[in-house]
Amino acid sequence: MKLSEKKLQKKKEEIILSAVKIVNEKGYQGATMEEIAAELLMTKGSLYYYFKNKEDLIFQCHVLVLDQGIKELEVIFNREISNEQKLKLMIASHIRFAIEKKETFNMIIKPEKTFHSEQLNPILQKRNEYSSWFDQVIEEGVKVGEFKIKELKIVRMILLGAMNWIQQWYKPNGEKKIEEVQEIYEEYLMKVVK
Amino acid sequence: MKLSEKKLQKKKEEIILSAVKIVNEKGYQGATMEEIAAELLMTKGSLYYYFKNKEDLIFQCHVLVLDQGIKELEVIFNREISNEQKLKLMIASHIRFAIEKKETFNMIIKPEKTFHSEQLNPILQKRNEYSSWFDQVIEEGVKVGEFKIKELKIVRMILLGAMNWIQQWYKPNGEKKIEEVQEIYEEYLMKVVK
Amino acid sequence: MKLSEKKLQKKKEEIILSAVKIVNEKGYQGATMEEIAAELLMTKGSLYYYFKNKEDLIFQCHVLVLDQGIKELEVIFNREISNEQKLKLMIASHIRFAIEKKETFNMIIKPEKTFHSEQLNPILQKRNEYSSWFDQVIEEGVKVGEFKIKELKIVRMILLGAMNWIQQWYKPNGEKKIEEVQEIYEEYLMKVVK
Amino acid sequence: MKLSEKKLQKKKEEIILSAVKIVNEKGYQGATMEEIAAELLMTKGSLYYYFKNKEDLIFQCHVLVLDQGIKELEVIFNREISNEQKLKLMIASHIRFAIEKKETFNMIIKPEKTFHSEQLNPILQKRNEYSSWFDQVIEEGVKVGEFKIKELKIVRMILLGAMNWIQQWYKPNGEKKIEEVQEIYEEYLMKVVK
DNA sequence: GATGAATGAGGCTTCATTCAT
DNA sequence: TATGAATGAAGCCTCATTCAT
Repeated sequence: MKLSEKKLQKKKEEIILSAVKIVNEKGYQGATMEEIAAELLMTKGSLYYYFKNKEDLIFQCHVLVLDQGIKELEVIFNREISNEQKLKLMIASHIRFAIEKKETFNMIIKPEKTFHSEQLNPILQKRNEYSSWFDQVIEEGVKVGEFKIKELKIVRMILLGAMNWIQQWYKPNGEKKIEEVQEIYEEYLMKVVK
Repeated sequence: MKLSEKKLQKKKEEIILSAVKIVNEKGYQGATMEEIAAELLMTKGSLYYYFKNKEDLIFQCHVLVLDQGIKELEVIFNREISNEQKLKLMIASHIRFAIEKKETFNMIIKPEKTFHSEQLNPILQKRNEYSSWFDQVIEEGVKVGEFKIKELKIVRMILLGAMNWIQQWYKPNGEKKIEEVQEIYEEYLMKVVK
Repeated sequence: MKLSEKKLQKKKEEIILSAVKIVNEKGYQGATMEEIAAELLMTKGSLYYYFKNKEDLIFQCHVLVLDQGIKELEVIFNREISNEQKLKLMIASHIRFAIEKKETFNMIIKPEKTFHSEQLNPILQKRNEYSSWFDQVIEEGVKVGEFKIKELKIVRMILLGAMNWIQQWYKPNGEKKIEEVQEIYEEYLMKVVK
Repeated sequence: MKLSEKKLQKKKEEIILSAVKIVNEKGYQGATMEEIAAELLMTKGSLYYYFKNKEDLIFQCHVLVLDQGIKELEVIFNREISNEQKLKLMIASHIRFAIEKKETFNMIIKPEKTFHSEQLNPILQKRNEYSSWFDQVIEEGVKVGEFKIKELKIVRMILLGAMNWIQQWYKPNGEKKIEEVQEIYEEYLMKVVK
């Protein structure tokens, strides 16, 4: 029982990863169940053994991606370092996510256009959870005088917006390595909060 | 002849504006020719008198929007004011665009997903033209010592990314007026370049 | 305008008649849009120009059939003849309907399995309207002493049930002509109400 | 061998009863192998160990139900009572069948729509067998002067038709108990044959 | 015997596109 | 110019059926 359940879960994840890839290339509407299945050498009918429908599949893509991101930020937040250090690490983490898992990351951007409320709410909640780790660090930083800003939420959105845009231009094997990008963004974005 | 051509042009623009509206509400795939036509009290068949196909129509939407943006930036660039002033004005202009013409603006973000090369190239070119006005101001500012940064291109992308993200959260009739948003962003984004 | 509307209506009726035929042969679930269209040398896509979806098409089939039947009964009811005469005529009318328009008639039998409440209610209402013409004649007949029964509703259902069953065995070009069937049923069914 | 065969038979019957239930609720096309299996806490794959395919399973449902009905009528026919008494008992039996085993009964009505000739013929034969018990009683009744009719077959069909229709309106827990319905139908239907 | 998994055919529906009028 | 009508490709989804384990 345990074994077969694990197998099931594994297969589901495989499908999700395939879906994430296609959705990123073509967008939600552009991605077809056929193509998602073909990527795994399955037939589209099989997908419905694992997921209720397309919306459900895409929903689970979001959940997977967001949960990963949230866990990572949580770890950073709980370390015993300055808020400036934490924010820098979060920025690095977010950038790495946005670049390395570009495909998955893109999905988080506009869930409203894709989901109905039953599935939209959990996603928005997770999104908030993700953002709130940034908020908490910034807030703490302001409290202890490390950061000097008034508009907490908007600053957070400036940071995230700036970083999310990286996907638009970053090319792996391009002239900048990911570590360089992280460093440059850390430098300029920290100027915003100080 | 001249007259009828003008009429044609006018009708085309009407259709483009309608298309822009629908495309933003529903996305490229979600927008249907039917709906675009209905907005103008036409039937979808008629659209094909003015545009070769859907892709062509959407392409012309891009052109219209980008040309407007470019013209505005050009005017700002040619004024006799400091580069700091210019950059602030460009930021305000871009934000207003992103909020008020949210519909049209979204389309510019990922043209690769929508167009094939014949139409993609002109769009990418105009996008570059648009960005380059920001680049020039920043470059000039650095030259005369108003700005103190090394990574010109990346800074420009940080600015644009931060601003483009506004669409994700800004709600008209929300708690912030557009002028407030412009002011706040001016304040924090100028910290990046200094 | 008037002309084109009439054409539209005519086409709709053509489609309905085709649908009625197929549905009768195969049942609601068994009837496919493809087949309904093929019967008219159309493609299934075209059907959606005239009807919102399959349920809508089938719904309109019901409406058409029921309205015809109701109109006929109404005319009979308003004639200046005895209730016995009226009931006989109604029986003859119902039988002719059940035989000649066998296909259409069958659809009325189990609408609950096919429709959701939005469309089910109008149908049930029309069905009641149809039945009520029988009820009224029987009631009047009882009042004036022509008929001698207590269970009005059940008697009506005995009559309708007996007649609806004709479809199960009647074969055109069989040994009985429709007029003979009408006569025989009149004879035996009138024994029920006396 | 004998034991395992009995087990097999028992399991088959269980499945048939489950199928009968689902088919009545959803109709032939609406009933899915999945649902039939779920009712028995099995998986649909297992059904194919007991039945060749869906048509076969449904076929056996018919056989089971018809055999029951036939046996009951046979017993009535062989009792030492008047033909009037016999017919009344058959009416009561048929009505109880139509109401209590509504599920199964419905399936008998239109076998032509469901089966192909290999399975259709046995079913039609059993149906005839069932009807013939009615015919025999009526015939005997006419011979000995209890009944006074000419059109034997049609009268039988009037009776069966009237009774089969009960399913359309009878509601368990409604205002009439099954015994009342039986009594009322006995009363009015006997008027037909006298 | 039973099942988890996969398949593929077929059904409903949407929509860009075409074309005669 | 405009439109009503039709088309066909493509997408989502269901489900009977199969089969290795």
